[in-house]
Amino acid sequence: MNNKKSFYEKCYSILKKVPKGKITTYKEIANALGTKAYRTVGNAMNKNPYAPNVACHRVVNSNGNVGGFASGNKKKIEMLKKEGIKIKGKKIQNINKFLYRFN
DNA sequence: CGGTTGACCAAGT
DNA sequence: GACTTGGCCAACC
Repeated sequence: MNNKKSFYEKCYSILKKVPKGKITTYKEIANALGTKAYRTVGNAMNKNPYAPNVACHRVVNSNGNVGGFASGNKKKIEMLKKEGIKIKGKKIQNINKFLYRFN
């Protein structure tokens, strides 16, 4: 096993901890890793080599915006709605309620 | 090693 | 509420 994970891979590991029906933000992930590289987290999601394995659509912006999605941000919204997330246009409703926090 | 690239964030206008 | 600016940081070339 290779324990030397890139920052990207750490992001995927964190993301895997998020249960279905919950979401997280790029900032929260970066914070969980003890860094401020919010942008680098987004970069990791954009590459997302573990596409079906990692639910990259459960990551949103801190301000409640859905953010982006490699295959079309509309798809992302639809998937989130299916998981029970309330979305208005491109904005998450009650984000505080769905936001999952890492301990 | 220096410059570019972002699915970001916060504050200002 | 929409747009701009500056700051942040790892990966990539």
